[in-house]
Amino acid sequence: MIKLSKKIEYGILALQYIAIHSDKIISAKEISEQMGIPYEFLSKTLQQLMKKGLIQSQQGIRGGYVLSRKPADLTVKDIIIALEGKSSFLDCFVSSNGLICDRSPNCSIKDPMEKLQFKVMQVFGTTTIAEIATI
Amino acid sequence: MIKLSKKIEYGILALQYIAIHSDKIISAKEISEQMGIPYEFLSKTLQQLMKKGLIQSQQGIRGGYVLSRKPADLTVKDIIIALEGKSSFLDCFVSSNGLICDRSPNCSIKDPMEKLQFKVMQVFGTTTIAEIATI
DNA sequence: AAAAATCGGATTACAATAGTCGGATATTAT
DNA sequence: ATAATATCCGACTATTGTAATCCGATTTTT
Repeated sequence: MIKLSKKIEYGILALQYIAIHSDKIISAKEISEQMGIPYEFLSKTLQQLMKKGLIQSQQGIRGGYVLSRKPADLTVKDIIIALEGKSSFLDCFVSSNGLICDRSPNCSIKDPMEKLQFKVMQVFGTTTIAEIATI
Repeated sequence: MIKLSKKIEYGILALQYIAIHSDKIISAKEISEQMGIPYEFLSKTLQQLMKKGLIQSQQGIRGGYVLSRKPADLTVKDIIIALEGKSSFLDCFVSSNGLICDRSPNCSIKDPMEKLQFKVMQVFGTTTIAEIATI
């Protein structure tokens, strides 16, 4: 299906929440409770976003997360790549050499699909958290 | 993952094949063999495309499939909708009233995500089989 | 020292995708 | 007519990926 995973959905919700409350540091627990997201799963997602540098963490009591960049510099594409790597429409665009399925390299839809994917990624790449949060 | 399902991938490959060989009627067996797609699975996919009116079938020996419309009038979006219904990025856009998840109707990302989805669907809706087949 | 938070590996549960099987029906060629 | 070849279609199974959970360790503030 053409669908965003829960992980990405939660990631967007969380970053939006952090962006809106950027005056203070936000704990995973607060986001979990306010947004209705399973705590453990959200924690993992935030840790992943932290590893990829989209947010910064503070451990201990009164700890939590803050954005590393301005919401206007944070795109949906960034979140997708941080949480799922260079995901692609078809398997053939994942590997470095572009050869995964049986049809490669003479696949008749490889090139057009690659163009299609580029266009879609362009849409994701030009939608920012700032827009989503309408700060 | 942001990925097209095998069903859609096979659907695009099959329609492209039929479009290129539009001078004759094409059997599922031929497409299966030429494109390396599991026969039974492809058959189901073609039957589904037939039910949705994208192709027409002819039973019996020397039977097979032909396109119902010109390749230039057949978009990737048409194929996606025929094979997966009104698929959407988030669950909330699937139901008629737009209310599925716990956050609805006060979901903070519903509107921006809907716009995002619209843009992406526009990309799929403007890519035709004719382009993919480069007839 | 206790409390509250992040960190992170391992495991489980579930759902969707992908593929298979068996048989029925239709059409054409011989 | 009948055999061959194709679509048609429901039910089933296998596989994979997603989503969620569990448990313990670590960090930091009070």
